[in-house]
Amino acid sequence: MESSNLSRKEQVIRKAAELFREKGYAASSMRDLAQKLGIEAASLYSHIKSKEEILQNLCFDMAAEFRKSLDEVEKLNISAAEKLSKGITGHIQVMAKDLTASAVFMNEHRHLSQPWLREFLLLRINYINRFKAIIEAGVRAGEFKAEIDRKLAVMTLFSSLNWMPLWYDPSSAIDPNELGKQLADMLVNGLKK
Amino acid sequence: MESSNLSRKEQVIRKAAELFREKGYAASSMRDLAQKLGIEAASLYSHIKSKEEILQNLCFDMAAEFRKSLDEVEKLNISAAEKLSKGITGHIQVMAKDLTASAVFMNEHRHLSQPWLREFLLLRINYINRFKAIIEAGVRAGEFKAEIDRKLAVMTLFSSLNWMPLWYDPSSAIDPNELGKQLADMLVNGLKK
DNA sequence: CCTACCGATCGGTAGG
DNA sequence: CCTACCGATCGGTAGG
Repeated sequence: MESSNLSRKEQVIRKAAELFREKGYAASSMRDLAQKLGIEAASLYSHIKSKEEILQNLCFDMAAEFRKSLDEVEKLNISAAEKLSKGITGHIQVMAKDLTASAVFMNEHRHLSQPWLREFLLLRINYINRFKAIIEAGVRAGEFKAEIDRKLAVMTLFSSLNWMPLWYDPSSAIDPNELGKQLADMLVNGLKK
Repeated sequence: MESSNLSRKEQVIRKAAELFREKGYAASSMRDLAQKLGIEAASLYSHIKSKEEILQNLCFDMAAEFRKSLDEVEKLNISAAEKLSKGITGHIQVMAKDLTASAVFMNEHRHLSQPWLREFLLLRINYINRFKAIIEAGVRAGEFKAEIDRKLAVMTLFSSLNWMPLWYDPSSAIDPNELGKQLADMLVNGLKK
């Protein structure tokens, strides 16, 4: 219901994401965060309930974006190889929109407490399984090699995707869209007959 | 100079590795570690100088193992594709020897303080550049596609390798050697003409 | 958004 | 390897 571009709560969360990315969640103190915002630590609690609430926001917002992206891809009536490729570029684009939050999503989710952690891991395994289903469909359709290890293939795919925020330089020559295509090409052609 | 299989210091480091893997370095307390060993926190300091010394041992010991593995591969007189493949299986084998330490190496090295952190990152960039050189030699020799993005290729490779300790189940049907071969095959064939 | 403050926990030391 | 303990810092609350 806030009409400004970025509510104060959102500003707090964005600054927290930067901090968590740099130092890790556990090593980041609320005093560090307050200092980045130019306020006192106690004042943070006018905007957020707890340190962990910030992490919850970051992790579940990213998860929702990834899910939406894959929803769109699954609707398409295209081959498995194309679906996999679109799934990959979609994932990369979601990450590119917020590399900081993506890095936190990937590296810090384990600091969620229950039941959030359980919920998060369920979302993630579900997402991975949807990619696995695409690969399996590709094998059945004869697009991918029959002898590939599905688990290995999908985990290799995810590893490549999820590490991207740690090394990709958004100011580099290659833009996220092109990066996604190249990555997809590299991985998909490694699977194709 | 300790003749037992595992010195007390090594026992402490191994238990610490398990703890750091589970909770992360920053969230692991020396009291947690002491409890795992059945002693008081203060007693840990008879064996180690500080919490960070444990992390230093874990990170630099792993780095030395990776370097040794790649040294051996570089000596071989084989094609770039074969070298890359051997480099990959070597890396996987080093990790498989201690998946716990590997996970800590990958996820917690950033908690090293200076000058250790700088030193660690130099070792790592050096290792990555040696793989990059293999890929570049492969491109020059016409074994790999000329249009591949070397940085993307090498970072994708590393991502896949480094995430393995997070999902690989050593009790599964596929053994580390076979895993390394399949991973190498998947990645190398994605690069080959 | 601030001042003032709390109880808990941290890594580590002294001295045995 | 233990008891006893230190100063620093933690996430968070009360009350304005």
